[in-house]
Amino acid sequence: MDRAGADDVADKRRLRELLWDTPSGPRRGPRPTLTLPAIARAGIAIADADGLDGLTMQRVAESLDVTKMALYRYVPGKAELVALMIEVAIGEPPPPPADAGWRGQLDDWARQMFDRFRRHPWALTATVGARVMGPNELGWLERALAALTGTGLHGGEMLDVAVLLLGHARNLAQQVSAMETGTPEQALESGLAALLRGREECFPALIAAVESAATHAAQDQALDFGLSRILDGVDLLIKTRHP
Amino acid sequence: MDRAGADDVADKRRLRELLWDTPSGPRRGPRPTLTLPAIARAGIAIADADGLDGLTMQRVAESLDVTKMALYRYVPGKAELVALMIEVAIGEPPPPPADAGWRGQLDDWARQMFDRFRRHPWALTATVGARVMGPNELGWLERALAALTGTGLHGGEMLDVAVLLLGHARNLAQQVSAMETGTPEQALESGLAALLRGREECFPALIAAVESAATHAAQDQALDFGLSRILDGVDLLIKTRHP
DNA sequence: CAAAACTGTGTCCGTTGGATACAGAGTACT
DNA sequence: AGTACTCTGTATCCAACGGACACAGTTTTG
Repeated sequence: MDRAGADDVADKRRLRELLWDTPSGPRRGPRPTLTLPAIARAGIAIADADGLDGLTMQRVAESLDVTKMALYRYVPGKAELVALMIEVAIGEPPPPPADAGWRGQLDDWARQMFDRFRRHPWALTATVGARVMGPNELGWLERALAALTGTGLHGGEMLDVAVLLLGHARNLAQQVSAMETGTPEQALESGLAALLRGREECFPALIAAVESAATHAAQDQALDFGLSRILDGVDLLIKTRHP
Repeated sequence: MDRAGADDVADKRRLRELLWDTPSGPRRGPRPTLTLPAIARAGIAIADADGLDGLTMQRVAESLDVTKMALYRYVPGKAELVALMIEVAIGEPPPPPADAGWRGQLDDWARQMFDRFRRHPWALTATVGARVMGPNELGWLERALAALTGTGLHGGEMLDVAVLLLGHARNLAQQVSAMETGTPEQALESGLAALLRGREECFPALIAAVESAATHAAQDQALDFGLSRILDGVDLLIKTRHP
């Protein structure tokens, strides 16, 4: 009930300023010891190592040799710090590969996005729900849409394709990250096979699929598989639009 | 560092027992006042209303007229409570629609999954990362794989298709949930257009796409669009496999 | 040179998840 | 039946976390 108050819009405005506004001109007091990117990088290092649960204002402050409360001079709160970390971690969108059609560009785009999420698994949980997007995040979106201009799709369809690809990259990164926690040997073992043992009659199709997949090296190709299916579907739509 | 200790495997084992083992036989002491499903339902009600941040052991206990510590007699901790809530909220997989091919079955499956995530938005953030899956969750997966048996795809491909569809349903639910927080009028306004105002030269393709999408009623069709593209791609693969 | 503004710090508080010890209730064994 | 055992719910306590607030030091502007 208090989460939808008037404070919410004020928080949004402050966050928008934090992400979009360039640091303003000459100040009056002493020079700041820290910078926003440095704080974000410190937070990213901690979250990369110990996840979002390990991210504490205290630890960020310690890694920067300041007190916890010093951070609040730069960042309104922890939520805004995480938003800033996302923006820095995702980084600027990479240049499109030369001499590539829309399909090659989108393929590269999705794989690059997958890589970012793989490098920063905490970003998977941090990017759910409504939030204010930063310049880098919008830059990535812009690149995907730019790749689709001239294909005959209208704006809504282009946005839908971008969302579809982003979702696939996100989800695959999540699945791969989930698999590698714990001992690698127990990854899929404790994930599925151990659960299915003794209940073979309840999940016949699942058992068959897992056994069949175990013979092939299927786990590493899930990203390629989904990407091919999605882009095949988009290609079909484009070809239908341009007979 | 302490998160990958030997306690982790013990936690996993306890959670597996919590989700999979049926309540055992006759007890010795007094009758328990609560049941696991009742606790899960209470937690779900709170999380549905106020999100995962609003979910507190205190509040769950209050809504059940017990003390906070009484809950720890049933659930090892908050993480396990959330896992139980996921399992109860997702529910048993619905029966497949009669007289439907693999495509119709998967289409229905994805939409049903989308509905579940829409009803319980907190499940979006709760289902990221490595976790122990429950019987219901595996039952859903089984249904998707069962729909694909006989299509000529091998096990790994069937799993990949299921993951692809699950990811799309998840992501669309997330996007729709993110849009509807705050006032509906400001939904996409504060989400994108407000940010783009004044920076038209940086995001030309984005601006064009958003303007073009505003004329059509594109937002509601993102689920259908992605689903059609994915299933088209899968159909193409199946047809290629069976010439 | 004084005033103003900004930075970093120390201290304090509310809330949260969780551990532990204890009192009562119901069942099993003799 | 009666006793001992075991399980339940409770009360109390603690550490960690996010954040508010007032204060002291530093640098720029008049």
